[in-house]
Amino acid sequence: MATTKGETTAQRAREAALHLFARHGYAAVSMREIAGEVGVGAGALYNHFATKQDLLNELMVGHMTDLLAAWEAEPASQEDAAPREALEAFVRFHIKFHRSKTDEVFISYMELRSLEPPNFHRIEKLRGMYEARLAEILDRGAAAGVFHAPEPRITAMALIGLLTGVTSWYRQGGRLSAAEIEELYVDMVARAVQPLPGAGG
Amino acid sequence: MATTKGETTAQRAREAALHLFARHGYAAVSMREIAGEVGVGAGALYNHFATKQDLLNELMVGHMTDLLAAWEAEPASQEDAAPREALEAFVRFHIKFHRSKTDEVFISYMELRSLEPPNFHRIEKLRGMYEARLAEILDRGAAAGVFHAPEPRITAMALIGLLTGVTSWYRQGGRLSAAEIEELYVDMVARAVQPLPGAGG
DNA sequence: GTCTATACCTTGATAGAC
DNA sequence: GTCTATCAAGGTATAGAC
Repeated sequence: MATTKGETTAQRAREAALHLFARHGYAAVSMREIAGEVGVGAGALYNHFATKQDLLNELMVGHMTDLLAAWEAEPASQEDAAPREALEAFVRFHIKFHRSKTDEVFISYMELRSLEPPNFHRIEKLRGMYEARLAEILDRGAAAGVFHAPEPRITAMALIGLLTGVTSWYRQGGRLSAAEIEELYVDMVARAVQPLPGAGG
Repeated sequence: MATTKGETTAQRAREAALHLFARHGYAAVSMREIAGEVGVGAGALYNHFATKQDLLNELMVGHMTDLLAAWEAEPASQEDAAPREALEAFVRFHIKFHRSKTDEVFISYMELRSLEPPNFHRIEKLRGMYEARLAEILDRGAAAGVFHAPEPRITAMALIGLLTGVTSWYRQGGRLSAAEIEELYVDMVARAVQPLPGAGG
């Protein structure tokens, strides 16, 4: 099965590239290094990816597509979910997903600048769609009076930054377990958007 | 004045490198490009920086040192400042400083992986010191009962991630002014660490 | 301090045998 | 589909004249 063998090499190349790009950066990694990791010659990679740029783009599109699809598959992503439950579910989903895909996450926002314009714009659009999912939840919550979020879109970007940050310092085997950290974040986000009892909003 | 001329070239090289590294990444920028921006030959740069790595390291150490010194110069950084005022001051300081040094900020945490081990550890130590400043404020506030921050160090890292995120999407001339965004963040941070009336902490 | 010239290496990508 | 060989370009860093 020539096709199977080919897909295997392509897949292994994607995995190797993912790891190397995350560790050293796109520009600092050569096609030879990737090929070496897979165990083939450098030229062989060009049977699967037209250029190095295409390889990077494939990784990033794949990650953002997976991210969006995974959230859509969550029950709480339905438009009729209660805002507070939806927000908590989003936080837990985001942290879990990002912790399980450290390399993909790292690349997808460190290597934005390595993308050529058309690829860059595609990724930015996908990222915007993901932010919009959270903004919608905040918007519905604010309308229902259970959230304080005067600027849902800004708040969404800020919160995603907060949540994504966890991947930059979380280390397995640290003092706190993944579950404990998740609780801290759920709590922090809930507080960040809660209406104050005495205040106007 | 040979010395003066030399310092000028070194300084211009630092500025050019700062901009180019931030825009394209350390690995993607060549010494030739930097020299071209300054208007000298590539070889001339080696009179001022032993290696390209040294140039990057100088930029990052300089930025982190400036950041720490600038915070120490703020009145609210004193250990006897009231926690709530200190926290608000920290948020405003951090946002202003980071917005005024977009390139430095970008590099200082995108190019950590481009640093060789000894340089890397120096920067990590400086970063840890900055985080510790915020953690102290949270700690004092928690002790005084005005903050809910069960894990001051974790909360500090999370909040810094939240605040730093603003540089990744803030664009001058956007719908919201810099001052408006600052208020949103001050408010969000205050909420994130406030004790809940009914709850235990 | 800067120049030109250059040594030496690695890069992304291609060609043609197998 | 992978190999080896190869190309042209560009990388960091150095040497010696001015």
